[in-house]
Amino acid sequence: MPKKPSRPRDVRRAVLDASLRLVDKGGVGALSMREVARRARVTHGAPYHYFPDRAAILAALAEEGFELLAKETVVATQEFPQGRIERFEACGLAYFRFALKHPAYMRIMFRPELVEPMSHPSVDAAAARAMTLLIECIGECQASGTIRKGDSHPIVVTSWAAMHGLAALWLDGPLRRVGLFDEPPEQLASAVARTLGEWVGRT
Amino acid sequence: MPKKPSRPRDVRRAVLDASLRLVDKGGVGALSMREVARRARVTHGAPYHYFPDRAAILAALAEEGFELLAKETVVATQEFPQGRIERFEACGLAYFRFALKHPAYMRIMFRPELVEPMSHPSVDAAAARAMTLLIECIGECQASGTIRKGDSHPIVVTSWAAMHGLAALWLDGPLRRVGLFDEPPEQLASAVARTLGEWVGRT
DNA sequence: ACCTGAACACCGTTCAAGT
DNA sequence: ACCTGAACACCGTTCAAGT
Repeated sequence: MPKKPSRPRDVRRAVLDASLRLVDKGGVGALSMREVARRARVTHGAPYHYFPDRAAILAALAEEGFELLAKETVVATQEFPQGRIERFEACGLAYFRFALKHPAYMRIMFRPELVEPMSHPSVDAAAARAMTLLIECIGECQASGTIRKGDSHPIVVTSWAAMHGLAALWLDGPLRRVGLFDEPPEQLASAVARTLGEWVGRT
Repeated sequence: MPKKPSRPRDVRRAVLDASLRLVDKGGVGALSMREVARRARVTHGAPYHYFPDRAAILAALAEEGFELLAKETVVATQEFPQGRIERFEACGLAYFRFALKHPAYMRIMFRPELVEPMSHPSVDAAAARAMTLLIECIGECQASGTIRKGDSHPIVVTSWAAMHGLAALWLDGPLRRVGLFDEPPEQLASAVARTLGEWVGRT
């Protein structure tokens, strides 16, 4: 715990970081304006100079989250050539790994009761950008014949849903409590990613 | 808005119903002890006679939710004979339809920050019971040769994840905002269920 | 421009007291 | 046994006032 953020008091950043730490620890419910202010070493009124309300903090973090997801997906897929099924699998794996590595972001990104009121458009744009990577990946696989040609719509939705669902079930706990699960999450995820790859690839 | 619940004042039930309506309207965050008491026409202390705290209300509703899910899944699948892939697809569809019909339950069931503290074991049991139906369904399909035999683990997890993810993405909004979606949710869901059925069945 | 501190209307939870 | 009403420590948000 450092002293007052030194001179160019980056209060805005301090507020965001404190928020992230709070969500990490106790879920979205644990993010309180006043606690955040305390951790950022300002009075409880100060954050309102940077964010109109609590939801705006969540929205800003959601946007950051989608950008980070896009970045990590790019890094994870770039070692596999376009059109290979391994690239598709890496795309799904990156999604799950993101959720494991940044549960706080993940919890915020998909919580529109907090993000949506007036549907902050920049959040939607960031989300669409992240999703584009999966769509392109599937398109390339179709072009190269790795995936059956035709309407990619159901393939995109189904595989997105599968990796998102896995992440959600993991973060929210039921997967851990129902007894389907002995292996570590990494292994579970790569099993699902490979299963999807098998299913979606033709042969 | 009725007057005070007449004589055998079923306060417990009134509290649960009011809670459900609040969650339906404004998400889990909108469920406040005091507002619930107001709607149940008792003072704010009364609910504590039936529930030790706010989380206990959520836990009770989560349990109800899983039981309802199991019931609706049984109804939805019973018209298809065991071992047919249509039964598997109906199982997935039932999951999504449940989410559409009872978003409030769905939002509560998978929110362990609220349900988990001390992991109410009856909630876990109800969840496991609901999940068993999918597992049995896949087992029957394997027995009848509709699905490739061998470890059912990845199939169970992947298909559960896909339907859960679809429901989550729908409820939480990103599916509606990203432009992948023109059709009504019913159609989207049956497309995903059929895609899964195709993938998972061998032919 | 940026921050403070008081103020307002809420909240969850506890508990003595009533019936 | 079931409920009330006051009490406590919190919360989000607003706003006049300071620098």
